[in-house]
Amino acid sequence: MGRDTAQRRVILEELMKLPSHPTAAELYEIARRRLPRISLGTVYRNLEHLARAGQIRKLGVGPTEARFDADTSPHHHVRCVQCDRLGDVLGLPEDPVPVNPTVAEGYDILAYRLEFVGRCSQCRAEAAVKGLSDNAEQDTGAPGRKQP
Amino acid sequence: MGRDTAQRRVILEELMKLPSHPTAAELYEIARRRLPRISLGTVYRNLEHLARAGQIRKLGVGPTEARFDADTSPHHHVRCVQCDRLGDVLGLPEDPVPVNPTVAEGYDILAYRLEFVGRCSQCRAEAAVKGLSDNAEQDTGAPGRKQP
DNA sequence: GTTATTGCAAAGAATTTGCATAATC
DNA sequence: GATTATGCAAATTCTTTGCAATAAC
Repeated sequence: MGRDTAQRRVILEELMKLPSHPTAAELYEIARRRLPRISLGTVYRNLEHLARAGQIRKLGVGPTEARFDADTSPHHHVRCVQCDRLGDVLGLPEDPVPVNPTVAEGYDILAYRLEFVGRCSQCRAEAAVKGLSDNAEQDTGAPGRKQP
Repeated sequence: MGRDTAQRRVILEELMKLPSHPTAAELYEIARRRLPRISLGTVYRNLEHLARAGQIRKLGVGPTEARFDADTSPHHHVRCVQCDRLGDVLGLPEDPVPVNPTVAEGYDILAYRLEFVGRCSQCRAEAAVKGLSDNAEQDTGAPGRKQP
């Protein structure tokens, strides 16, 4: 499951030392102190690799493109893992997260961002045809829940 | 609160017609059919303006930079509205969203992405000094909840 | 020896911005 | 007439990729 290179080891070690949640660029600067010739591309590739291997988590990764909605009433959205289509989620309590998340490292919690991840009916149909009924595993950026 | 231009009107009208949740580029293509000389920059500026004015919602907007975390245990994160620092949220039930969000336009819900928005202690301190105790209003990309 | 991984530089994708012109208030 | 908004193009920002060289198994 991947080779043991100095670069990969250093990136993982340094990330494990950090209480913050660094960006790739920050990690690059840090790794550089130990491996002056390391490249940013390598950092990106290794972070991706480590995340896929489940050794680290990649956070804050909503797809890069913004979407817009003329319906400003409070509702949440589902994003299709396959085609990226966005749908509305209805039938949820308006404020579904039972917070006052008490312990938040000194942060005042003001709000939250919640987006569901799912599969749209069209992609489900296509997947069924190809017999790939449930192969898609995905980085959701959060623990989340899998359906039985 | 902004001028009444053909571009802004067309963008809003077209967005209101659409059941999907288009990207800026998609909206640009559509608006173009009515205003062939409209530019993509104008579409971006107007979408931003409309979102600030509360007439539309901007979705799927996590900050663009990915963050990495060596702690793979299930926990959520808070992002500071001011400095973008990321912290851990503890003391939450492991699976805080009471789903089976029943009605989801035919989507199978697989998981969700949840991130809190807050203010870190350092920014709170700075804000207090400047007397700006609570001016920051922000696009959270989701309804969320405000603290009393 | 094969094959994964690297460094480097260039390409991509989405969004933002500077500036002179044009439209709105 | 003052100011906001526009079109256009160039600039930014984060991330990915092609490729020949290198290192790991």
